[in-house]
Amino acid sequence: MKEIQDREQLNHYLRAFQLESVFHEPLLPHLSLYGFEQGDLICTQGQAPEYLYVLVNGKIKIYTTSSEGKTLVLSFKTPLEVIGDVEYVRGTPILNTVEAVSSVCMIGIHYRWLHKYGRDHAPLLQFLLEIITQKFYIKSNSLSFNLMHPVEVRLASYLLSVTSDESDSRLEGQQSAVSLSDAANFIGTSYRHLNRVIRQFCIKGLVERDKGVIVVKDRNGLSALAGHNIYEHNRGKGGTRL
Amino acid sequence: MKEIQDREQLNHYLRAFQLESVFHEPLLPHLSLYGFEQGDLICTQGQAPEYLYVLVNGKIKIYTTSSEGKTLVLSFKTPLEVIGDVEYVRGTPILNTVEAVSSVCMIGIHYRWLHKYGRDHAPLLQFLLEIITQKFYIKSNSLSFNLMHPVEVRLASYLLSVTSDESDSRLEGQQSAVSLSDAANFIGTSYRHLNRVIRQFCIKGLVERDKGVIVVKDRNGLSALAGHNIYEHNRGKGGTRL
DNA sequence: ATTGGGAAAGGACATATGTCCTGAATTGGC
DNA sequence: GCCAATTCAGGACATATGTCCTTTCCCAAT
Repeated sequence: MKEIQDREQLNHYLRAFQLESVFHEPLLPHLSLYGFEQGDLICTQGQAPEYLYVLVNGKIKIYTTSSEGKTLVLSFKTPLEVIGDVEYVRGTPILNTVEAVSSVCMIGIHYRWLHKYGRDHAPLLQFLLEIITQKFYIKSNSLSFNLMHPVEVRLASYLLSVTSDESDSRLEGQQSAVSLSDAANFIGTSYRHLNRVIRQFCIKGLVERDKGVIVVKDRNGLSALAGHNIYEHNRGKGGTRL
Repeated sequence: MKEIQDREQLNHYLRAFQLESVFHEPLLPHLSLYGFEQGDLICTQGQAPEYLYVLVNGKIKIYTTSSEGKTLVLSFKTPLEVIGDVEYVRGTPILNTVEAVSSVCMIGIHYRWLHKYGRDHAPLLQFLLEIITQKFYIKSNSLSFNLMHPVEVRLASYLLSVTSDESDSRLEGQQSAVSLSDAANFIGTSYRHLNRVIRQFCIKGLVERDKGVIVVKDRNGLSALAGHNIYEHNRGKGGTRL
């Protein structure tokens, strides 16, 4: 992580994401811009959090590691997203590890200033409420979905969600996006089993493998399998009502 | 549902749960007390929400039903808890169905007044933030836990969490608390499989069956199985930091 | 070109879990 | 007390998923 001394850039992001009212006058001087390289850990499960981060550029991966060493990828996030919000409100240790999947740019602010100047600042509180309810909503869907559907359906849904916003319909290997074992951990299954299911999909003509890369061939077929259940990872409609 | 015209009682609850600053002067006249009988639906998945409810007495069950008709019980809640908070903030349809498991008493307030008088009221926003982050925290744990552990472990954990706050260590049949099929739906498995695992537990001497009722015999044994992972359903420590 | 390392795919087997169905047990009504 | 209807426990089988290990393939360093 390195701090980016570029007030201009910071202001640009604040404007672009309409955060100017959220971080009002007294908070402004304490905002900084931070850059992370692919693979950098932005925060680590179990540690004491210090900063609230706002993801404004790049892609991050959020995961948890069990005491037995298993990893579960909880989500991939793109802007606008907030890290450390739940911990800020509850005063608890960091819940999940956050890692940069690409180069990442985040706005950071120390809890100290949030407590001091943001505690009663309604726009900030409203912003946090919106972000957190959205997280809750996504996680709630994710929980039900995972518990109620077999891996086959989850994979179909996952493939659709990952490829929908990419230009082409390929699931990249390691370079640009998400590895297969990340995918396995995200779906909550073993790498072995993931391969098994992908094989099935190949036989059915839904996808094709091309040395480590999965290419979606039949979106409609996958969609039928997924049964309209898609992992959400974008801000749904239903705009702010607050 | 029936409205309870008892200002005295309402004020008592407000005091008991320290909600007096949360619902300030302009909101007060619009608070009402509502009673529900066991089995009543407090709100229904997919409908348009109108009221924010605060659970102040009794026990409720929150569940979702998939399009295939499967039911997944997400949680059981006791006071203090809030229903309709996420929907209020996001302006979305009701996410899950909520049902009274015992006689239930809730404070209700129409969204209309929350929007009108509560929108910028920091104590209310802070209260919602605390409640929702807590929900998020619990759901996050629940997701990882369910995805990373087999039914055996989840059941052990469930039995511990359900019996810890009861006077005796029995999992009641249908009358007072939670039915076995609710338990199955909560753990996210089939009734059949639940029985299978219970049978194992009986053989190992961890629990005993007594006509429909499960009696915990060896909490330590269950605890070892659960491996310190306990379903959370109470407000953890880590008090407010806001 | 050669080779060693490591990722990637898949085989073999064990276990976990789901579905369907049957028989026992329980309850409410007469 | 007896019977029908309902609930509950469990058998039999199929499927889903996990673990371990082997094979193949690719690439980098020599």
